[in-house]
Amino acid sequence: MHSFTEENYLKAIYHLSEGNTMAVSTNQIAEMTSTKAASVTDMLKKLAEKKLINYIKYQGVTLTSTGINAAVNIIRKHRLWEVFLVEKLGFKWDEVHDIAEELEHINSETLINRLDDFLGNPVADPHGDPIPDRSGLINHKKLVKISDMQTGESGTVSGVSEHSSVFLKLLEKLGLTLGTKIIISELIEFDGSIMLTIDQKTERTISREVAKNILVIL
Amino acid sequence: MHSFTEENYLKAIYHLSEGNTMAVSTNQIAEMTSTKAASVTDMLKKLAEKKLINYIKYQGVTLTSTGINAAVNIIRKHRLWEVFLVEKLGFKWDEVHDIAEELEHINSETLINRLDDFLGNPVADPHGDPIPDRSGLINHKKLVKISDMQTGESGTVSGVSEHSSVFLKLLEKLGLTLGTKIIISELIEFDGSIMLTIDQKTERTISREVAKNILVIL
DNA sequence: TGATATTTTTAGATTAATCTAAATAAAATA
DNA sequence: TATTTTATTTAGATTAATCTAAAAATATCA
Repeated sequence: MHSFTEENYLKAIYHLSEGNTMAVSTNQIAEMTSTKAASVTDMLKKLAEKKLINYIKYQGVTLTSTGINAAVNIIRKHRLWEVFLVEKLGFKWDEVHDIAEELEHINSETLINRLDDFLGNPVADPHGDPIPDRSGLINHKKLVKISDMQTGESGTVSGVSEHSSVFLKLLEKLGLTLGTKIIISELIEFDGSIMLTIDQKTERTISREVAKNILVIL
Repeated sequence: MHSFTEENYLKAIYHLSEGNTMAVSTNQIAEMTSTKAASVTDMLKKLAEKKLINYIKYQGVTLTSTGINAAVNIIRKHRLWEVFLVEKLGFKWDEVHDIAEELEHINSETLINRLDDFLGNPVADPHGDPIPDRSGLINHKKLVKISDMQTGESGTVSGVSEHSSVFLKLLEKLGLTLGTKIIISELIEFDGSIMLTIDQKTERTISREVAKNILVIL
């Protein structure tokens, strides 16, 4: 396995190359890992030696497929632990990052797969970011807030960004629990509230405030 | 906080001094931590510097009260994670040690206290070893197997050393679930089976095989 | 008690990850 | 394009944790 530190570099490179196809620069990595450029250069040589990155002096780096695999695996662990912390231990979604940052380095495939099952194989973490499955596949659609959807769009409720019991009880009462399918039927201009069809049966209107806190997979 | 490595030394010293009141020797620590005596000496100087141990050259070490605190805290974390792995993720009790060895170094008091609550504040880990509470207090009675008890002794069922669902279902059927109070009424010499009173009501006989796998606090 | 064996410590090296300062390459600009 | 600025790499040190080999202290026992 790779060291703690190596894993953090791989993760940093992965996140920096998300979106843009360009190679990632030494300075970008230094900033993300809170180290100095010289330290990054050293580590890049080491990671290249291990064939985890493609590195050409002065030209920046990309991850090899082995490197991508390793990075995705760390991200999978991070996000599953976040779900655990929020869903099972009652943390707020904004309190879990630092702890997950430590837990993500625990090394046991069995552990993480069992955790995955225990949590019901969630598809997204509490921030709405997708969780890679055990083979490393990522459902690239990030969750969106209902308040960001357009008339006619449909999706499945897959997360919340507000975790108070008051809010969760309200969702239950409204029938908007995890897994529920919804279709936006109308956006009401007057107060920003949203009319939607729940499970192809019930029609309901929810406030913009509520809609902002429900996350949906399209 | 203390480093990973420092924590492992503290834990080793704690375990080595359990039972005997004597100071612990350099060689004992070297064996327990799978390092060489010379490395241990270096680390002992460092721990003494930090006032975690009392160290006199050539005389061995004892933990200071700060050191005991730190060690007990690590043990608390280790054992709570073991309970989690067995009770929630379905690991066998003999599969959890190595993973708990990693998890015990995760640093968050909130995390561990919430985990404690989530698990129902267990008093012992799956091996029957007591779990220190959040103030560091240890119920020093290690759990004993029913098969090791004597006639007339009483106790409370607090753990099992066999985690198959077949066995757990049997316990439920027998009324020997966690928290049940038992009194040994007779040891049957012929086949080693044991007659006991359950919750001061039912009288029942269980086989030696079953008795070996039920852990009790006296 | 004195010689021998064992344990512990010291001295000096090594490895991983980091740093600062100086050198070099690449990019920007005048 | 030549010069300046910025980014990256190299060189050389530092810190934590480890090691081996040698020296010193303690323990054993004849």
